[in-house]
Parts: sequence; C-alpha cells; structure tokens
Amino acid sequence: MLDFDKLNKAIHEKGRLAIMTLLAARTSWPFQDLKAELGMSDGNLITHLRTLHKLGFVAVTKEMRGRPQTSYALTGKGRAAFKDYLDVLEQIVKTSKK
Amino acid sequence: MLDFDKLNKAIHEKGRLAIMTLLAARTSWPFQDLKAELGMSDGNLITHLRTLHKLGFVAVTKEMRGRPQTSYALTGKGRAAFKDYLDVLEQIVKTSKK
DNA sequence: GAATTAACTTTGTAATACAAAGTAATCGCG
DNA sequence: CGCGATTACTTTGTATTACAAAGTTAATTC
Repeated sequence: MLDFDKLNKAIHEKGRLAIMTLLAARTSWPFQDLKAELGMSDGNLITHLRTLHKLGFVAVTKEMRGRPQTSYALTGKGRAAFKDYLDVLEQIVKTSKK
Repeated sequence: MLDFDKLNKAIHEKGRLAIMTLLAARTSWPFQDLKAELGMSDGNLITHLRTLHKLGFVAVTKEMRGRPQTSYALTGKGRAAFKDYLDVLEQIVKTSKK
C-alpha cells in the first residue's frame, strides 16, 4: 500500500526534486532562470539537469538569441515519472497526517 | 512559498523517511518488527535509527523479555520535525498536481 | 580585440547509504 | 553444563554522489 521502492531515487534527491517541481510548473525554463530561482552553482545545476536528461525526463532546447539560451522542459516521460512520484508523496502525507 | 530548504535532509533520505512514516503510525516499534517491515539489513537499519536518535527524533527503550527487545518511538521533537517535513511534501503535491 | 556572458566540463572533496561479516549477551534445550 | 540460536549491535569496506570552484569554449558587444 505504501511502497517506498516506488519513490524514484533520481527525482527524490532534493535538488532534482526542486528542478522537477519548477519544470512541472511552466512549459519551459531557460537555464539562467532555473539557476536564479534555485540558487545553485551552474556546475551543480547542469549535472542535475544532465542526470534528468539521461533518464529521458527532461528535453533540452538550444537557441541563439544574441547570447546562447538553453531551455529545459519536462518530457511526457518526465511528467509521468513525476506524477508517479507525487502519488507516493500524496500517500505518505495522507497516511501520516491525521 | 515553496521552500526546499525546509526539507529536512535527515528525514528526506528514503530509508529514514520510511522509518519515520512507520514510527508515526504506531506508538512503538520493536527492532525486529521494523526490520521485517522495511526489509533492511540490521546494520543499515540501526545506523538510520541512530542518526534519528542523535537528532532527538527517536526514543529508544530496552527491555529484557526473554530475548532482549529494543523498541523505538517518535519523540515530540521527532513528531514536530516530521510534521514540518510533511507540510513541505503537501505543498509540493498541492502546487504540482493540478 | 578586449571584456562579457552563457553554458558547459573537469576536478576534488566530503558525506553517506548499504551490505556483509564479526561480536557480546542471553536464552532454551539436550 | 554447554551448544545453538537469536537479538542487537559494531566494524569494515565499497561505491555512489552532491556540491563548489575553477577552468574552457564560443559567441556578442563595445
């Protein structure tokens, strides 16, 4: 009923959970905006994004508008995985908060 | 509004989150019951419990009933910390699941 | 062409989850 | 009495990884 194995480990890490939450809230995020919102170093941010990208959760779009601008967005797969993750969170909250 | 810094890192780890959730559900848990429920090695389980104990989140009771039986329970502090943690989870779920 | 900015990559460190194996104490049982 | 089993640990080793900081590349503006 309450299965912690379903807690996707990649998403569960605090930094990536923050990223996924932001990506879920808007359709697309430029790198700089994510960085400003999260207050991470770019090294750290980009490795998290790369991890999520390798898993197929995040799509990357590169544009050249004066300065280069790389934007990140959830894929369908990412959205689905995040939904599953949220389901577990919801269960935890529901069973614990009474 | 959605502050990931409030995600208590000690509780956020998957194994300890599972432990805290169990401890919150019943007043007291013998070591063996926790172990059976979680399927962890005792080395792993006890180090997690020790971590939570050092933070003042978990109280330890030792009894001798034939075999030794050590039981674990949430302290008031632990319960409060877990509640704060759950509040963050609830926020994440609420803002993301629409 | 010098400075600036974006987006990386590389490197190093420190933390830590976890399994597995070893240890001490206590009990039931032959 | 002593042997095996069980509980509750401790110790050890490994492998992963978050994160910061510094270096790199390419393009743009002045």
